[in-house]
Amino acid sequence: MSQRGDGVDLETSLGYLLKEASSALRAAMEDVLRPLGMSITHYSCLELLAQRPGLSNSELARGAFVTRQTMNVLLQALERDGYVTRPAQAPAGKALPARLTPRGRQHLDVASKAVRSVEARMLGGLTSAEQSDALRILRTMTRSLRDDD
Amino acid sequence: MSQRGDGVDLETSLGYLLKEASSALRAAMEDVLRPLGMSITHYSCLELLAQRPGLSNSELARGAFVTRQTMNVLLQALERDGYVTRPAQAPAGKALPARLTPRGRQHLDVASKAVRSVEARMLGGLTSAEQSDALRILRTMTRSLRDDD
DNA sequence: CAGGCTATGTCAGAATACTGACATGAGTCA
DNA sequence: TGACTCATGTCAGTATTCTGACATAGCCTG
Repeated sequence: MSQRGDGVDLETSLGYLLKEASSALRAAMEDVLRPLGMSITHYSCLELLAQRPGLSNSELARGAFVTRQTMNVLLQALERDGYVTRPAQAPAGKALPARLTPRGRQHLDVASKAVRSVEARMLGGLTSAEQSDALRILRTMTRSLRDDD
Repeated sequence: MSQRGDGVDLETSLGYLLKEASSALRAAMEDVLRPLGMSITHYSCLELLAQRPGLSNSELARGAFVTRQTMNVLLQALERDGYVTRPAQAPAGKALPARLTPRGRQHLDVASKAVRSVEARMLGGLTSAEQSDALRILRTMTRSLRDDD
């Protein structure tokens, strides 16, 4: 409808394109996870636990980019539904190491396959050189944003 | 704490790195916008209107990657606070073209400068070749994710 | 012209994530 | 040892966004 770009063109702003790509990825993941009854944070938590068993609530929160309060309510739900177990008492400090149950692992396997297909689709149009460029560039951008805060 | 990577390494997953970069960008933008009393969606809406005056609620929603319901409540708040105006009646169809008021424009100018400094920081570590690579790669990824839905 | 299709604005309720706050355990340092 | 700092788990309340639903306007096709 309206077409005028006034000064800055959104299509040349790296920040905007980053947000757009991330939004497209989120939508695509939600589309494949919804039939499985899982949200993205849901899946992220299980995937993190599969790759790094024994992570604490706070560590999971950092890995999934949410607050530890948010991860806590999620963990309680996952625990209640039998996907995750945590010891009643902390082996050291206050951190409770969480682990997948067999049921959680099984649930994750289905979701993981669906998510990998999304990632494959995202990589589909890229050469392998572009893929490694993308990895390097994204890491650099993240570091630049975090370093001087 | 836990260090074991089991099978897949998160640091080599493009999807994870994309989410990480986008999360870092969001945090950095929130940090500079918070002192101005603005949220990211807030800012996105004003910036879109500055660059494309007359966008409708639905168009703004698509541009800011939220639902039109979410954008609607935001627009109503912006209208109430005198940053944006919309005609009482639609000139055609049901779409109400929104425009910045002088006050909205002024508020945006301060925020825009702050956000540009964040984007500059993000680009800081990249060569100009990497920057154009990043633009191309992000566009390709977004298109791949959207094409086959 | 009538019917179907799509897009839009808007309201209401539900889901999700966040901020604030408190208590506890571990490490540090005088 | 005692005070301080930091990280963690957790509860409560708030804020933000989403899903569902409805009515209306324009387009198009038979």
